[in-house]
Amino acid sequence: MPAKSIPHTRTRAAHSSEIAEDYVEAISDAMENGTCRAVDLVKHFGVSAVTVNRTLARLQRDGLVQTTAYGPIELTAAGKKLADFSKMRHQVVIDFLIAMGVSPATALIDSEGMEHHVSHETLHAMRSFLATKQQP
Amino acid sequence: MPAKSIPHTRTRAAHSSEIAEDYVEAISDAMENGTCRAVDLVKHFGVSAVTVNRTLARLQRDGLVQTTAYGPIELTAAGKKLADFSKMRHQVVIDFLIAMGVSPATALIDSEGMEHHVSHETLHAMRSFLATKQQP
DNA sequence: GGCTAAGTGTAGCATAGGCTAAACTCGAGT
DNA sequence: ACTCGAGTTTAGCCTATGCTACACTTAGCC
Repeated sequence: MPAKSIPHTRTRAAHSSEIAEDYVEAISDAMENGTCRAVDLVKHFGVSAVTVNRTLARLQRDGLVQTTAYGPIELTAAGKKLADFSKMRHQVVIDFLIAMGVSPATALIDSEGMEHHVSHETLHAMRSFLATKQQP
Repeated sequence: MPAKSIPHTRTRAAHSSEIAEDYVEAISDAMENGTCRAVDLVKHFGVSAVTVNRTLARLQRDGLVQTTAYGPIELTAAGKKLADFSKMRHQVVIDFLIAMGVSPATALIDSEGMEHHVSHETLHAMRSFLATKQQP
């Protein structure tokens, strides 16, 4: 593969999957207390039901969720896997920011935007930092 | 002001200004060696000239840049201010990631996506970390 | 069993951000 | 001075993500 060194190329590519990651994360969370319905996502993201509906159609097209008309929202195996990874990464970023001295409220907000851009390498660095902080 | 606690609201709002920040940053960089032309941005971002042209029209509408037909691209005072802040914040994020042990190449890529979501509070925490690292 | 409200889906519109094709402008070289 | 190519702009198309207005199910309550 060519060594694409044009800035922002990877960042732009990541954008298209940000919403997917946010959604499967939210769906996974909602499923922990029963089933996930569209209205849960409407409340969670603060967008209209139409937007949620259409986004779910895209996620279904992309093989991440499985929905039936007027039925609950399920994650596919791929969706579950993505949700688990996203939730783990999100939690690491939150914990890391808090360990850095950032207030929990700010850590929550910043982590939502940052998490999608944290590579495996940076994630590893954050974990190492947390490990040394917790066991000095 | 109401305590908007709906997740992702701030993250979504930040999205609309990400490209603006990236552009003024790139324009500011390009201006350091002469004038900035559209072709510079085409090369920098790896997008088509049409996309650059239309994005510049939006930035002009929003009062960040000043362009004339077939002429060079200038930053307004507001654009310069935003560029200076964005460049500073971007550099802090890069330096911070490298100080964390992340490779420079990865730090560059991750910082491009992360920088837009780094609040003042988190920026301050990163600077404090850098200060203690450099002067133990 | 039928009504009503909450939830879900559809139609149609807007903006941002991507593209190709084609037209236009500017400047450099003859 | 003219041409020609690089750079810029316009026209027109696409997808993603937002919206309101309206139609349709579903479920719960008489």
